[in-house]
Amino acid sequence: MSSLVEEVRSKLAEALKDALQAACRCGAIRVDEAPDFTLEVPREKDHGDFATNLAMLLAKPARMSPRKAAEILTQHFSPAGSWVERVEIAGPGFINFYLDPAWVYQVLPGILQHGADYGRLDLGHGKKVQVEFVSANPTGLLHMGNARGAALGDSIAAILDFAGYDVSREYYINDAGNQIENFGLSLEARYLQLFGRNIPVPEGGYHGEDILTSASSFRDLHGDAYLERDAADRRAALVEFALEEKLGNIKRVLSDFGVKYDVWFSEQSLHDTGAVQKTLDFLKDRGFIYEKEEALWFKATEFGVEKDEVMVRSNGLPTYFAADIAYHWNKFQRGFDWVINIWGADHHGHVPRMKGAAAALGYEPAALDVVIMQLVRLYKGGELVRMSKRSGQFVTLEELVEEVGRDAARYFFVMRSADSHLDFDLDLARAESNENPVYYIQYAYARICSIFRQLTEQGGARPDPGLVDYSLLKEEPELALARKLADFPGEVASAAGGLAPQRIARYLHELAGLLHSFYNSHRVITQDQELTAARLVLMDATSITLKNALGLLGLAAPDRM
RNA sequence: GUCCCAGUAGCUCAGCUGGAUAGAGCAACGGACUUCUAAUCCGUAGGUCAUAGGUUCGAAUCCUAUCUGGGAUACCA
Repeated sequence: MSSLVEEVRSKLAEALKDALQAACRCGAIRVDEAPDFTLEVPREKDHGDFATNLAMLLAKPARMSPRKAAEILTQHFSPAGSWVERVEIAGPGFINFYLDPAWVYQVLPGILQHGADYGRLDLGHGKKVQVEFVSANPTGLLHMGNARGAALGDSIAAILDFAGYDVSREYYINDAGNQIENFGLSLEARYLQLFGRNIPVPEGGYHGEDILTSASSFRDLHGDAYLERDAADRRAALVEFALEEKLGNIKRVLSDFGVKYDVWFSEQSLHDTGAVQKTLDFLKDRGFIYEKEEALWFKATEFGVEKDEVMVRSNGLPTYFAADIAYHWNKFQRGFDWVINIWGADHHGHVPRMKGAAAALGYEPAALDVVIMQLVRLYKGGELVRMSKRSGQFVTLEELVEEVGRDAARYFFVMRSADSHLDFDLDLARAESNENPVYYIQYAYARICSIFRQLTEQGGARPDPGLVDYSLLKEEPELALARKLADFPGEVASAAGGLAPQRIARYLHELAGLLHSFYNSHRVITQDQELTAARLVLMDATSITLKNALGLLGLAAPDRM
C-alpha cells in the first residue's frame, strides 16, 4: 500500500526535476546534475504543505543566490496533477508548496477501505526477520530491564511485521553453563535446609526467595527422596524441575504482558546436538581459532575487535560466547535475512565480537543488528533500588503490571528511545496512573466510540464514504486531523527504518491531542446531515488509525473508559 | 587508560539521516461542563539546547576537544 503523502511527494519531486531540466535547457541555470534535494512537510503550516531546499543546494554549483535559483525554478514549474495551488519562495530560499485543501480528503475513504490494514506497508517485501529479545536467564524472575526489553522487542517486531517483513519473535533460553551450576547448588542448599541441614547458599549463588519456593515445591512433590541421593543426580533433578517451573512462569508473565513468542530456543540444545562443536570446527578450518595457555581462542582482532576471545576454557568447557556464535549460525541457517537482537547496555561490548563472528562464519555483519537499550533504574520512595538477582532484591515484571497496569507499563517503556536511561519511579507511576499519557490516547479512542454509540441510539447510520462531500471539512482542526491521519504510513516507515517504536508513541500522542482539540471545539452529530456525514467519516478514520497504532505498541483500544 | 550511551524548560523527555520563530507531558498560574465522556480543552509563564572551537547558505542535529553522569572493558553470562 502506498501512502498519499508519498504519492504527492513523488509527484512534486518529478515536477521539480522537470522544472530544473527546463531551466537548464534554456540556459537559465547551469548545473551538471540535479542535487539530492529534500521535500518535506514543514513544521509550520504557514510554510505550506511541502517545502524543498532545492534552490539552496543549487546556489553554489549554479553560482547564483538561492532566492534567484528559486525564482527561476518556480518560473519553469508546472504543477499539473500535483494538487499544487500556489508556490512561494520564503526565508533563505525555500520553495513552499501550498496544496488545494482537498488533497488530504482523499485519505479518509482510503482509511475506511483499508481498515485494520491502514498504514501497512511493503517495505520488507516479505524479507525474513528474526527479533530476539528478553532472553533472560531462566534461573530467576523477570525484572524491570527485561520488561523494557519485552515492550521494545515486541513493538519492534510488530512494527516490522506491519512494514511488510516476515517476522519471527524468539527467546533464547540460557539453560547451560555456569549459572545453571550455581542454580543447582543454590537449589540444593535450600532443599537440604528444608530438612534441617545447615548448608549455606553458596557465595555468588542465588539468594532470592523464589529459589526457596522452588525447593519447597520440589520437596512437596518428592519428599525426602533425594536427601541421600548422589549430589549430581539431586542437583540435576532439582534443576530440571525448577527450570520448567521458572520457564512456565516467564511464559505466563510475558503472555500477560501481551508478548507471544514464535520460538523458545534452548542454549543447551546447541551443546546436545553438537552445534557448538561443529561451529568450533568450522572456525578452526577457516583458521580463526588458535590455542594459547591450554584454551582455544577466536581471532576476533582480525575483525577489528580489540582483543581475541576465549572459545573453550582451559578446563575444556566452551564459553557462553562459543555457544552464542553457534546460536547465530543457527539463526542464519534458518534463513533469516535480518537478525535483530535487543540487548541491555551491559552487553554492548559483545556487539563487535558478535559481528566479527558473523563475518567469520561468512555472513554480512550488517545482517545482524543489535538494539542496545540503556538500563532501567528503579526508584522507590525517592531512593534508588539496587536490583540484583544475586541479592534477590528486585521488582518483578509481574509486580509492575499489577501495580501500574499492562498498558501503562508498556507505553512507559516504549515512549522513549532505547538509548536513553530510564528512571522508573514506582511511586510516581502508581500515584499518577490516571494521568499516564496512555490514558490520554485511549480516551481519544473511547470518545469516538461513544459518538458512534450515540449515533446508533439516535437511529442514525454510518455514512457511505463514497457519497460524502468532504469539502465541508473546512475548519482547521478538521484539516489538521486529516493531515495527521495521512502521515501514519510515513510514521510506520520511519519507525521501522529506525527500529524506533517511540516514534509511534509520539505520533499517537499527537493524534490523540488533535482529536481532543477538535472534539472540544466542534460537534460531530449536528442537524446538518451532510456535515455530520463528513465528520463521521473523519471520526471513523481517526479511530481506525488510533487502533492500528495502539496495536503496534501492544496497547488496548478500549470502547469506553 | 580505551570504548559505548546520555547532557535540551523547575522535573521527565521529544526533536525523524542539517532547515525557517527549539516542542510535549508533569509541576505553577488564569479560564471553559445545560453539550457526542472534563481521564478533555483554551490561555499565561518557563531556554546561553553542558562548554569551547570547526564544517556551510543554515547546527540542538555533523566533526574535534573539554566537563559531568551512567555503562563496558572476565578462561561470567
